[in-house]
Amino acid sequence: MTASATLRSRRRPVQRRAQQTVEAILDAVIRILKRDGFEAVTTNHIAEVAGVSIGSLYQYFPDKRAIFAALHRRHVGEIDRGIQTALIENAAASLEDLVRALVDAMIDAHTSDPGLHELLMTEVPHRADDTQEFAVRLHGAFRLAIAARTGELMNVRDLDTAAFVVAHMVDALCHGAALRRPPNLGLAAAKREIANAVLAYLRATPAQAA
Amino acid sequence: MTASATLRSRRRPVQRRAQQTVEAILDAVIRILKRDGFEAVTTNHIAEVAGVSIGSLYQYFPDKRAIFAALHRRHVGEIDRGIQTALIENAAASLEDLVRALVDAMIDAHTSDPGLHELLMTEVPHRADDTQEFAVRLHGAFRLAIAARTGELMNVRDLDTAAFVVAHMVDALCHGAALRRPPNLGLAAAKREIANAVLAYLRATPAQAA
DNA sequence: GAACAAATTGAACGAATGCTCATATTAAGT
DNA sequence: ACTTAATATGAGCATTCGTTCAATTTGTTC
Repeated sequence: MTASATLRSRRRPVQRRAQQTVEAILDAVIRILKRDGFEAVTTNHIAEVAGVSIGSLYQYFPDKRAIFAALHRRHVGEIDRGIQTALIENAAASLEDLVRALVDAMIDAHTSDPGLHELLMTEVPHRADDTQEFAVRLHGAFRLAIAARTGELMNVRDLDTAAFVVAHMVDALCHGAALRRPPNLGLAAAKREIANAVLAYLRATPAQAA
Repeated sequence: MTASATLRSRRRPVQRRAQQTVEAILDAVIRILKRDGFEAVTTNHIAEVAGVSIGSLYQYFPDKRAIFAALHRRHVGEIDRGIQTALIENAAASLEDLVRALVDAMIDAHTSDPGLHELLMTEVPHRADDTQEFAVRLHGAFRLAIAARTGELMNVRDLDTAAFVVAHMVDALCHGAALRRPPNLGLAAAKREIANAVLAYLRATPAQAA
C-alpha cells in the first residue's frame, strides 16, 4: 500500500496509461449495462470488456461499489458543467433567455447519449449523495435565476418553493422529452414547450392559479 | 408440476395461508431493503425474514426476478387505484377540482409510506413494462381531463403534448414534495402549489409563454 | 375418517462472484 | 545504465447465492 492509502482508496492513476485504464473500466460498465443489463456487470467481466486484467481493476477501485460511485460522479459532473456554463453565460440575460438556456443544457445532456442517464439512475446502485448533489445544484441555479428577477414575478411568494417547483419540472420534463416524447412532438418543440411551462408558472397571475 | 404450470409460473396460492405466505414474502423484501439495502436481499434471507422456508418461496415464484416483478405490480396497482378513483369521482367536476384531486391522490400515494416509492424505483430492478404502464395511465388520465375542457384552455394546441407535460410535472413534483420538500413548505401548501403550477401552464396566455 | 391435494420444510449442490497476491513488465528519475 | 516506483497480470481462493427435491405436515372433500 502507498503512503496515502486508506481503507477506501487505492492507488491513484498518475501516468497516462493508468488514467486510460480507469476510463476504460468506467466505459466498460456502460457497455455491459447496455448490452446485457446489470446482472452481467461482474468485476471479472468489467475487466475483460475493458481489456484490462482484474488485478488492474482492483488497483484503482477498492471494491465494486467504488466503480459505480466513480461512474456516477463522472456523469453528474458532465451535466453539471453544462448547467453552470448556461448559468454564467446568461447571468445578465432576461429570465426567458436564461430559462431557455438551462432547458437547452439539460436536454443536450440527455440526448447526447439517450438512455444513458436513465440507465445509470435506474440500474446502477448509488448512495443518495452521488445524485442529490446535482439536485441541489439545479435548485440553486434556478433559485439564483429567480431571485434576480423577483420584481416581475408576482406569483412567486417564496423563493425556495418556486425554485423547488421549477427544478423538478425541468429535470423531469427534459428527461422525459429525451426518452418518451410523444411521436408528434419534435425535440425543438419540446424545448420550447418546457420553457413555456416554466415561464407560465413563474409569470402566472393569482387569478390563473385559483 | 401442476396442470397449468408453464416455465414461468408456479403454483398459485389458493388457500388463505398460501396467500399470506406470498404477501409475507413481498413484505419481507421491503423490510430488508429498508434495513440493509438491496445487497442484503437474497432469496434465503427473504424467506427467513418472511418466516417461511426457502422451499415455500420457490413454490410461488419461479425465480428471484419474479418476486421483484410482483412487488412492482402490487405497488403500481395501489397508486393506480387512487388515480382511477379520483378520475371517476371528478368526471363532471371543474378542471381545477379534477387537477387538485389527482394531485391529492398522487401525494397520498407517496406519503402513506414515504420513501417506499423511491426505494422500489431506484433499488429494485424492473423491466420497463412494470413501470411504464403506470406512466401511460397517468398520461391517459390527464389527456382525458384536458380533452373535455379544451375550450377554456387557449394555450393547449396539442392534446398529447399538454398531457405529456402535465403528467410529468405531477409525477415528479408529487414525488419530490413527499420526500425532498423545502423545510418551509408544508404538505398542504405543496399540494396547492403543484396544482397551481399545472393550472398556470394549461391556462397560460400566449403572451406569458413568449 | 380416508383419500387426495395443497402447502411447507430445509439440507445440500453446483455455479458464479468478489477479491487477493505473488510475479512480471513498463516508465521515471538520476 | 541503474534504481526505484508505477502499472499490469491472471490463476486461484473463500464465500455466497440461487435453486432443487424428496420428505413431511396441513387442509379439503365426500
